[in-house]
Amino acid sequence: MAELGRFKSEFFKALAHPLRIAVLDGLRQGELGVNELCNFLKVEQSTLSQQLSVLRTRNIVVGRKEGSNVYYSVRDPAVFKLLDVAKEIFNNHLIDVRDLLSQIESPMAGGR
Amino acid sequence: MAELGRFKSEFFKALAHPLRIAVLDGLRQGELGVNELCNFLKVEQSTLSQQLSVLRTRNIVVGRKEGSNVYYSVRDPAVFKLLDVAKEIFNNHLIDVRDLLSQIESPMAGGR
DNA sequence: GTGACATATGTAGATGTTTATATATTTGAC
DNA sequence: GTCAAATATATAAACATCTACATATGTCAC
Repeated sequence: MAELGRFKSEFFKALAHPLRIAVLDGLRQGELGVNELCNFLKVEQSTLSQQLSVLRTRNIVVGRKEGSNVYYSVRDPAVFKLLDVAKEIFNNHLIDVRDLLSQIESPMAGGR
Repeated sequence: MAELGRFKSEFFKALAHPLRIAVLDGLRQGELGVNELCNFLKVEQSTLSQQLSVLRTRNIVVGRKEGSNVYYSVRDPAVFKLLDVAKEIFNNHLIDVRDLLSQIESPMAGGR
């Protein structure tokens, strides 16, 4: 099933950018306007729009136009699961580092 | 916590390659030697080694040297969760496409 | 030591991504 | 229609990644 592998890699590529992740994290609460996102994330409008375009192209995010404003939301909430698991992995790594440090201080004292 | 965002994006970048995903999928069953991976994935040895190096550098995978062989394994099983969620999202998209198709065939018949 | 094997690294051209800046498009107010 | 605001797109330079191929390193058997 190479199709799935390519899909996954495309998908992860879409997430592989700090600003895009920040956008998705911002959209956890639901829909947000471009302006709100722009102020919240403190980035140039065109910078944000470029990254929104990436997320839109990959079908991760969808924009709803209302007047001259556009409100974005995440298409599939499973995306948040992905971010949560990434955070979990990050935390696991922190624990590794902590364990390593405590082993240096008092060897053989607190194994996992 | 911008640190976390950068970590996540680095992490997703590490996953954003079909071969690297194939490697990780291969390692679901546990440890595998480079040679086994090489035959299984049908890629050049150096190509595989390059991508293993990426996964190693980002601490996603770890190599255990035994004689002249090296056996790789995934450092944190949560990585597999990540791949599973990606698959889930892929499947959700397939359903979207199916719905779209059925709506074209018989409009207003099977809304979500 | 030599030779063969397993794995890793270096290099370079092609390709893709990021970033800032400029410009275009769309919409609403007038 | 003009003007301003909101959003999107184009462009180009800097930078990173990918790929194939060549070469290096490490280990074992002899």
